[in-house]
Amino acid sequence: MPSPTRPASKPTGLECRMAVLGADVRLTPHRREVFDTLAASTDHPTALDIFTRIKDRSPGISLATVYNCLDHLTSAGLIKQVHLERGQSRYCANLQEHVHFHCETCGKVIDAHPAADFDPARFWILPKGTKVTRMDIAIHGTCEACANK
Amino acid sequence: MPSPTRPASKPTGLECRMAVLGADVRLTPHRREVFDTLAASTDHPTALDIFTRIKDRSPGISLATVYNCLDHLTSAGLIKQVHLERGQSRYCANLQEHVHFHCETCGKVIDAHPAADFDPARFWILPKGTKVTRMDIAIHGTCEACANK
DNA sequence: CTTTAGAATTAGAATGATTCTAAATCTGTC
DNA sequence: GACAGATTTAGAATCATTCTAATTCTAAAG
Repeated sequence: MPSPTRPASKPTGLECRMAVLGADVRLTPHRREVFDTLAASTDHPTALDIFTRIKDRSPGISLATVYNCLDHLTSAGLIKQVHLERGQSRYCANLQEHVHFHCETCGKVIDAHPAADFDPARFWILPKGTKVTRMDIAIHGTCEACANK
Repeated sequence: MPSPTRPASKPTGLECRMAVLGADVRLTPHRREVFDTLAASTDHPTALDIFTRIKDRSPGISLATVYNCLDHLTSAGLIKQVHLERGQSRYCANLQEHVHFHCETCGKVIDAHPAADFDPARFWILPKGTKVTRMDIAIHGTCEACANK
C-alpha cells in the first residue's frame, strides 16, 4: 500500500462542497490537488508548505500556481485564509464555525469550536450600516505541551 | 498656532501607561514619538505610515528604528499589533478590550467595543491545559459609506 | 474532429514588507 | 568623565507574495 503511484484519491468532497456552497471555479487538477492537500492537513499550512507537500506527487507544479489556486479557492469560499502573525498566510479547509488557537511558543495552530449557545452577532457593537461578511478570531497563548515543557 | 516648532506634546500617557502595566522599556525620544504618533492616530497605521508621519518632526529617524520601536512597545504590551490581511501589519494604541472591523472595500479599520455582558472565556472550547494570553478578533465586511456607494 | 478564445500554468523577475548587519551614537552607572 | 550595553542608522539581505510574458490546456463552436 505505500506504493508510489498517485493515490486513488477518493473524491474528497470538493465537488460536493462546491455544490453545497454554489461555488463556481473551474476544477483543474492542480486546484483539486491543492484542495485535497489542504483538506488532508490539520496544521494550517502556508502556501510554501502546501507546495512542498504537493511536489512529491506533481513534480511540475510551481509555487505561483499554488498561490494562484489558493487565491481562487479562497475567493470561491471553499477554503479560508488565516492571518495569525507577521509573515506568511496560512490556510484552512475547515469551514465549520471555529476559532484558531495559536501557541506562541511552538507555533502550532489548533481549531477550537464555539460553545453551542455562542451568537457572535450579539456581542460587538458595530457602527450602524455595517455589513458583516466574516469574522476571524485568533486566540494566542501557550498550548498544554509547551506549558509543561 | 500652526507653527512648525515641535508640538509641545502634552504628556501622552506613555509613562502613565507604563506605570499602570508595570511595563519596562527604556523610554527614548524615538520610542516616545512612535508611541505618541500611534496614540494620536485612529486609523491603525502601518509601520510605514508611522514612519511618514514622524519624519516631518524628526527628519533623522529611520524606518528600521520605527520597526524596532514598534516591536519593543508591542512586547512591553504598550501597543498592539494587528493582522487583518496579507501584507503589512498594523498597529493600535487602544488597549481597551475591542475588536477590529475591517471594511474590505475601502480598507478602513474601526474599533468596536464588546457588549457589557461579553465574556470571551466562556465561548470557545479550548484543549485542556491551554493558557490564553490574548485574543484577536477581526470582523470583515463593508462599512456604511461603502455599502451606500 | 479541428479551431479558437479564454483560462490556467510556468519560470523567473519584480515588488513590498520586514529583518539583519555593522558601524556610529547615546545613556546610565560607577 | 569613561565604559558597557542599549539604541539608532543606512543600506543590504531576506522572505513572502505578486507580476510578466510565454506556453499549455480546455471547453465550446463549427
